[in-house]
Amino acid sequence: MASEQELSTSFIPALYKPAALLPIARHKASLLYLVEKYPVTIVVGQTGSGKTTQLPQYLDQAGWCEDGKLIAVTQPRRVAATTVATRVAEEMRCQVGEAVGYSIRFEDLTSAETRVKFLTDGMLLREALVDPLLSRYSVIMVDEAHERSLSTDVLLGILKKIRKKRPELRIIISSATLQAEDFLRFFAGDEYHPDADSAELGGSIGRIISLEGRMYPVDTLFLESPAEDYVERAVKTVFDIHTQESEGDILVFLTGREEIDRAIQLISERAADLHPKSDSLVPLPLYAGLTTEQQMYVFEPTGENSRKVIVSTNIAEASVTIDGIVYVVDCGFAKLRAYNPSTGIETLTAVPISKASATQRAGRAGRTRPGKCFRLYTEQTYEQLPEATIPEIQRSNLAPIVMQLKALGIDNIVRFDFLTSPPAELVIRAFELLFSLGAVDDYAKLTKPLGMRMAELAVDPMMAKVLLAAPTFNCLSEMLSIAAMVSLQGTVWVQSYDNKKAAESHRRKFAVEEGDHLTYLNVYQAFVTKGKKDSKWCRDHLLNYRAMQRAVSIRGQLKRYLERFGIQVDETLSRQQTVDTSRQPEQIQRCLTTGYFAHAAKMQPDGTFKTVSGGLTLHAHPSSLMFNRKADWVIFHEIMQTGDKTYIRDITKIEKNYLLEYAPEYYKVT
DNA sequence: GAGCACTGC
Repeated sequence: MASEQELSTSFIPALYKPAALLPIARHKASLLYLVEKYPVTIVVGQTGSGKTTQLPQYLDQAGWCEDGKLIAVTQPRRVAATTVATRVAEEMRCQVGEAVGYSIRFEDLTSAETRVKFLTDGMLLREALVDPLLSRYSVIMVDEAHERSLSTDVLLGILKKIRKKRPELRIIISSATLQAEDFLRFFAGDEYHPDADSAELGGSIGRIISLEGRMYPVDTLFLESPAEDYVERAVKTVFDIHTQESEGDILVFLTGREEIDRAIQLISERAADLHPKSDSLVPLPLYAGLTTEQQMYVFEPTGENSRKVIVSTNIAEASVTIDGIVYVVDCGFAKLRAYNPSTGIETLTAVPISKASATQRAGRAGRTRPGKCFRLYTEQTYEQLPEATIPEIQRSNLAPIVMQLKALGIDNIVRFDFLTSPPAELVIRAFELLFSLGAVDDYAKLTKPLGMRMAELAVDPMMAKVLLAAPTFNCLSEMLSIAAMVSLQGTVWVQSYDNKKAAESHRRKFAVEEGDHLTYLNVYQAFVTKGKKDSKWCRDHLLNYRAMQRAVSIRGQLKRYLERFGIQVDETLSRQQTVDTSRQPEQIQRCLTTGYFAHAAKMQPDGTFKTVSGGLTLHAHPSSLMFNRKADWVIFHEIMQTGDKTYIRDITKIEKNYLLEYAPEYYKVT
């Protein structure tokens, strides 16, 4: 028993396990053989197989980096790219940035020495803009491809094209079991033989290889009848585990902050009724909206005679891994974003998870020793779940993707070889928006220079249009700050439980009559003049210091882009112009309208908004300054439906005639 | 009176 305790709270992290002992080691020869012989290798690797850390080293040793070529390993997330690079550098006994490096937005730790490079898949796509055949790389490994993120899917399509022009390129796709054949079929195309012996499915193009993982068995239990209230049921299950099962921490999957807060509350209340001599329960929330510091609590070992209960969103399904979890409680739902092409509105709703998700959640219980997973639904319900989650490319606003593909020289989006094609309505809607912004012409070609430049800017198309229009309105310097702040997506303010009123009064100090965009500008300017080197200043004003630093980086990057286009950003000009303070806000309001005219709404007497067509009732999001304030016409950055309400966020007042002035085609004068 | 998770020179 003592040794088991030691294992689960071991101070020697799993990453120091000798590499030779990893399950992948005995497949080294066959892996290298496959990569040598076939252009595409699909690696089905269970958790802990060592594929991400070992395979790149094998390839390096086998000479794939001779002639100055590099091995790229892509990750869907920034943190993964940095942590894996650090670990591989340790194993290869070098500093990160030497033989092993990583490259993510704002952080490039690579050098002329670098042979193995970890990067986000979005970053590799960006590299394809300047090096369309990705000719620096001899091998490209796409890790976690089964997650089917937007960039992963686009990257796979690009790689398929590149492969035809670069037969010597080696592509490795790491996937979960379920999708391995889909990937192989995609790359093998006509050569895929569905009737062949499974070993020969991929013809001369590729093969699938399976690596066993380091997982302990997980017992899965279902409910006999459906739960009425899964939050309540989750709490009950936590106490059943606590009183009846042996030691080990618990991970509960719920869908959002509200449910999590309620569950934490219930657990705390009922924990008071536990027998005084029994072990204590320590409930901890985990969701992306928490600050990094608040998230760190889930990694701290609890004291003796106590058990952690981590109540989490989907963030713990793939992005965050916590050691010591022995029990998983799965509510069977997750909140998922989807884009409705007929309304142009994003929805965020709780939907049943897929079988693949359920398996992944259960697996979180078997990382340190055999575990148990309690599913708060019946086995029959489980059987009816879809096999896999619908990939993002089939439920997203595709305007940014269309722009990106166009910038990469792929003109015919409809005929582009996607792993799974997006629905036609999504593609049509994207083109309609881009056409209305002037980014594409009647033939769906990128316009010059507007469309071309918009495609290169790393902001959404509406904001890209605004930035490129800003010089005309003499507000480029201001608009750069606004674009950077909007890119932070609502992380500007620190969320505080205790003092909502204090937070509100701090926000009001920066408030500007015209709305959220000018308020952002105010915050940004205050930060760079007063708080740039001072995290205390941010704390005092309940601003998120790291987010603000990020805004500075984003702004700098956007500015460099514009300068590369030959657009001068005169930072002194804007200060001189503040003499004429009455005029500046109007120029910004006008400029915003040139990009956001499709996101216009009119306030109704009851304080809600209606779209121009008049159909839909919109509510100002409570985080907006326009919540509880009077306005007439407004434009907004984002529209999202959650529950039964549709919210707009980042709102600025405008005049109705701006719409007619800057989008006469869109708002035909009647 | 409130939003799942990610990403980009």
